[in-house]
Amino acid sequence: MRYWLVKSEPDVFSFADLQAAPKKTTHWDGVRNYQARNTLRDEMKRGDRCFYYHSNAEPSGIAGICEVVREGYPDHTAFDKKDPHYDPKSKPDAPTWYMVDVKAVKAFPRLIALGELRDVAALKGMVLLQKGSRLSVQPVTKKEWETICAMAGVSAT
DNA sequence: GCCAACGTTGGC
DNA sequence: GCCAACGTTGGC
Repeated sequence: MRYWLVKSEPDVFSFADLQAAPKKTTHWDGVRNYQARNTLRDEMKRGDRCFYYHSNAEPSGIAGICEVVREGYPDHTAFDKKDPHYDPKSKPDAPTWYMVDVKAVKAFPRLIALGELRDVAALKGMVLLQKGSRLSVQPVTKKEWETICAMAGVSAT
């Protein structure tokens, strides 16, 4: 099993929104970055766990844990002219953009803020904390996963 | 709201 | 293929 971090602006779709969604599940659509696309299409597998990160928030930080319940498939919002994420170069028979489905597993008892993460030596190498890092889907190591779960006071498994 | 850091686009 | 201009992300 692998670990990931996915970003969402809580004003748009928060972890609480995911918990309130039907089956606590949603399409992780709208990613329009090739590196993140490759992760979504090729690397994220059923049962992988993801931190759910709130970006552009007060404060920004990790709100909970979700799980991949459907592996990469074409992001149909790219085909819809009326969708804000419409992209004419993505065709149904040759899709450019992919998405997965994720399901809420557990909210953290409290949000672990970005500032707290920066204070932890064991997390220095975390993709999220690198200067200029803005990948919306990114890998998390097992050690980082366990460290952050311990900070939040939740089981890492 | 500002702005630094990126990624993408398009002229050449 | 280079690179300037532009748009976006996201912390602060």
